[in-house]
Amino acid sequence: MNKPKYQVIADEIKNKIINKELQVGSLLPTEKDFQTRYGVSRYTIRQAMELLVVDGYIKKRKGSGSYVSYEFLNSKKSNNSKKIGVIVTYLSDYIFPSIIRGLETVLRENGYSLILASTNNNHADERKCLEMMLDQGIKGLIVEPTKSNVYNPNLSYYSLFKQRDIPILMINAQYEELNLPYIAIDDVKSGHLATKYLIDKGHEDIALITKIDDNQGKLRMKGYFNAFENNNKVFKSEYIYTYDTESKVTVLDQFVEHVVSKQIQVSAVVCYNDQIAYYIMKKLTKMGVSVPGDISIVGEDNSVLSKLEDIDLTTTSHPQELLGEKAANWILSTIETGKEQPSELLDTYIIERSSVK
Amino acid sequence: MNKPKYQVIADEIKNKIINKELQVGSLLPTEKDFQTRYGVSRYTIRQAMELLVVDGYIKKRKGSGSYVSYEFLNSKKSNNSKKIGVIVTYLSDYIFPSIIRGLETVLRENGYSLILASTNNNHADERKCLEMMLDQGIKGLIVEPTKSNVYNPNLSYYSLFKQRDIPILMINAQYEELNLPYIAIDDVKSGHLATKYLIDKGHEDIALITKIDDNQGKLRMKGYFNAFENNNKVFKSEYIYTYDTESKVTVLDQFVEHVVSKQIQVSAVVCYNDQIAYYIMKKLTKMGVSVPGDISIVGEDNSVLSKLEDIDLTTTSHPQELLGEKAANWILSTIETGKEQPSELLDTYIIERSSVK
DNA sequence: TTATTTGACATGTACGGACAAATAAATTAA
DNA sequence: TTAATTTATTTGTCCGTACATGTCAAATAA
Repeated sequence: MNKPKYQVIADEIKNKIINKELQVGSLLPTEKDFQTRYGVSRYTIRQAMELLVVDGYIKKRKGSGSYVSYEFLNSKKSNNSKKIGVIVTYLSDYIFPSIIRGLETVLRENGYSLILASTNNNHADERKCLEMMLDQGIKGLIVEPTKSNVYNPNLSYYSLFKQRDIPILMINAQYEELNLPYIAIDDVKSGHLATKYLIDKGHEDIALITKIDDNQGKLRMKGYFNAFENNNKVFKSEYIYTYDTESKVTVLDQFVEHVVSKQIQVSAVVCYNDQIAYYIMKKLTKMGVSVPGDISIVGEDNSVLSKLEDIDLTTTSHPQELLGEKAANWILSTIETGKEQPSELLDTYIIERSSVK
Repeated sequence: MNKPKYQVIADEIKNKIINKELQVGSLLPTEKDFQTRYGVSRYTIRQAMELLVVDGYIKKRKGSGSYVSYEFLNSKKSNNSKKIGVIVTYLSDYIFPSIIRGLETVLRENGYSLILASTNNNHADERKCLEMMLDQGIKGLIVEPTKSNVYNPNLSYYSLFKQRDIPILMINAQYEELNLPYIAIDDVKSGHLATKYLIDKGHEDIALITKIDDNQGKLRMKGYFNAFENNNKVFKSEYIYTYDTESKVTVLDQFVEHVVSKQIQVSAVVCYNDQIAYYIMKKLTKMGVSVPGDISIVGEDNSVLSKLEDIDLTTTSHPQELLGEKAANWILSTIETGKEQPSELLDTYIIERSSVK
């Protein structure tokens, strides 16, 4: 008995909308209808409907009638929430600035704002980022996966977004457990091209350094395998060095040590990305191993690092800014059409520079 | 005459709140008072006040009265709006990734989210960014000024934030027209150190390339002047090259041309920042002028560019990540205490590398 | 002095009526 | 048939009134 009439009426109408008794877009009964139906004054009916209007369940058109809103799904009333969340692993100097630039440009042009957060590639921070994005009432989420190749304890958070019909797009990599759409470089092709390039140049003993806690590393390794297979050659498993976020430096130093001490006899190495290639090249030259004289190096990603004159690294292309733009456009059209756009693999090609003999 | 009465009344009350004629927390006149004051029915007054309630300007307490809301600043009610806006000029690979990394780390640790936007150093985009930030109901704003040394048509937007008690912090530079707090490198000292270093090394004919549409460029030029003055030397005005965003490449190429053709006879040049130094150095060496053999170059900012081995640029320090962290902490404590924290100039020192003879 | 009651006053709920303005359908004029 | 006009319907604005309910402080009782 404590609830006022208009509240009771509003709840009743709201339930009918939720239970699809009143279809989205359809015309509601008129105020007059409701008056007689509920036996109350027009004022009370208007109060009830006003509640539904501010909650976004219905829309009223003067002279026409009241309609069930197309957007009653987005329960959040945050009117101004043209917000897109962006979660990346590191805010590094590597390829992040270009990707973000592409994202920001497109989003701003379309009146959306960009909420940025980073996970430092650990799951605890990733969880905080996801919670924060939920609180913010974002309309879409773009994620660079954190440790995409190990079990992710935050998968339930991702399904929360799905429940709320907030589109999620993965960039660079994807979580295999979840079937989420993605836009990424064709990593298998990238690894393949890098390896094939070396094989074509006559190299046979080709090492691989790859990251094992993310999906990209696995795919690029697959490309490495494919290249050998397609050329009817076999690779040696002792030439493959895998690292994760924690063991990175140790593994890289180990590789350099093995090369210098001739514990392994390789004429070339495919590096997971330019950053690794850069690190390896610096270390090796410092220890008297010449590149590409003694050993050839291929990177991947065509980052700023590879373009430096004293590095001049042969690498695979990575259209970073374009990837950002494509990701932003994907999210916007998915929001607009309500239909999930298809995933996309961006093509890549080899960029010849002078780190290979 | 098209505006309904309740709208007019609501606007009038709203303005009084914004202009502090009605103080936060204070009791509003009663509905009856407003009735007689505006000569309308109670219903109309209630409609007007309802608008202010949903916009968060006032709160009503049954049996007590209506009060100016303590949170009329965050316009929207439910929003867990712990948001800080960050506006930068470019999302480049230069020093911004580090600054943003510092910002993001501190903000995330304190449960705030970061809304990122860039102005591309033009006023039209800056205006869009500011409008967007206002819409988002941010709690604080960190801005890298756009063209800080020319008249800014968006100054009124900045005062809007002040009106709403949203703290603004400038980083890197400041608008001289507005007396806004800032955290920046001591640019005068930076320019001074760079120039003094060359003077101490025996150089006399020292050119300066500086940016003239931002405040930093002006201050660094001042440091250049001071260095000459303190050493009782005079500089030649024809050795000073100034550029703005639009004329940048032209001016730089002109300088290189002048050096190569010996139109100016300088033994050293102070560059506005490492990016300029990098560009100049590349061009000069490509045209057969050796660095530091024929000409010495000093940059400023200690960016990634200066650290490259084949560049190895003598420059001034710039603690980018620290600056980001300090800026984030400034905003947080200003929000918390309600008192504007003091501005801060970060110290800088010279970093000796091998671009000076 | 302390606890309780009471009443003035505030906002909340609810009714009825009236006219304005926008819309859509029906009608009329071209 | 098409275009313009009228008409009925629907929501928007505004009024007056009445009573309900919560708040707060002054008056009262313990």
